[in-house]
Amino acid sequence: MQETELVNTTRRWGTGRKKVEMKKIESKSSLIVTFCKRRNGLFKKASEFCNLYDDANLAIIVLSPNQRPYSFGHPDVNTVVDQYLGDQESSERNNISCSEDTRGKNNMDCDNINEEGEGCWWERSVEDMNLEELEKFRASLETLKNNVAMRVREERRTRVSTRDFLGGFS
Amino acid sequence: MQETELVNTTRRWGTGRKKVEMKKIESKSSLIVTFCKRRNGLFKKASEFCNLYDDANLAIIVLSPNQRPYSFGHPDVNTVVDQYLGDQESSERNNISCSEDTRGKNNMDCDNINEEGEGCWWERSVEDMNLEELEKFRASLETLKNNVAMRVREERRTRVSTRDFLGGFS
DNA sequence: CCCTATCCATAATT
DNA sequence: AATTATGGATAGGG
Repeated sequence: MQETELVNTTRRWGTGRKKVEMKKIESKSSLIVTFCKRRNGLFKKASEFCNLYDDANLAIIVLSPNQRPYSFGHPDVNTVVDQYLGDQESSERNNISCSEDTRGKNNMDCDNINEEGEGCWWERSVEDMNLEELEKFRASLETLKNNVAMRVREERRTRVSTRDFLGGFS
Repeated sequence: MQETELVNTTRRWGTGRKKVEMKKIESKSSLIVTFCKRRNGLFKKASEFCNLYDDANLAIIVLSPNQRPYSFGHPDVNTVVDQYLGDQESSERNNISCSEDTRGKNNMDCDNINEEGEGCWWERSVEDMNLEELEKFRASLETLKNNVAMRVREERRTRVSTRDFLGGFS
């Protein structure tokens, strides 16, 4: 590979760009400013991204530190989200309903895995990953989840429509 | 991890980054490669973004030129989307995504993760799982992703090498 | 084909 | 000027 040992913290005459400091912003005001900058940077990237090809579909949703929502969408946030959610006729949502919010805001019980995952393969593996690997792993999981969801959806279509079937999972 | 090929007889030197020609990509193959790169760049930005503060909420959804879905989410795509939509009754749709049949493989380099296992857990299982198992698996992935995300943030914060983390999570 | 990773050089950004 | 992001070419996996 290439060594990235360009550690020189003593550099301070700099008009130059500072090395990325990936840590939490201390003061709230700094956070706000940084948030705006980074958000703009991100949206700009996204904008360029969408110019790469015609039928690009991209959406970004972000909440500010004060919970104010900002979004970028091409051609439109809702369009992309709907596609992602697989809801083709999103005009009127709220048709079918399992009437059970099982996803929970990231507080899904770990027992799900801890008790059923014999040996806890993931526990062992994750421990040995470095930061970079973790980042990739995290992204991979997102994709994996998408694929599984896809699979589920297809499976569901193929079979007799039994949505009660899923009613109680968690 | 991966061997760095130092062997190179005919080193064809890259022409370097071209001028910022933000036009439609001509060839499909170029588009695909560029898509991949820019997506990684975008997700990386997003990743950094999320480390600015703890309760960051950010989601990105993008479809590849071939309509394959990719997403980045912190803490989770659906969480952010739900907040954005303010739709609390989306449980029926919240986990289902995309319409194309790309069943099966994900992009995870599992060699990094499960070296000792004979056959990759995910490859082995997802194909053979029934709907019920898939749903559980999906839920597990959700949890796992959150855990990894947590781990990543923790790592970033402390800048300490892999420590015994998972033993005491949640 | 579709997708990802890597190398090199350089444009873009701070 | 230091650092990052990315285009082009290329290799490899599926």
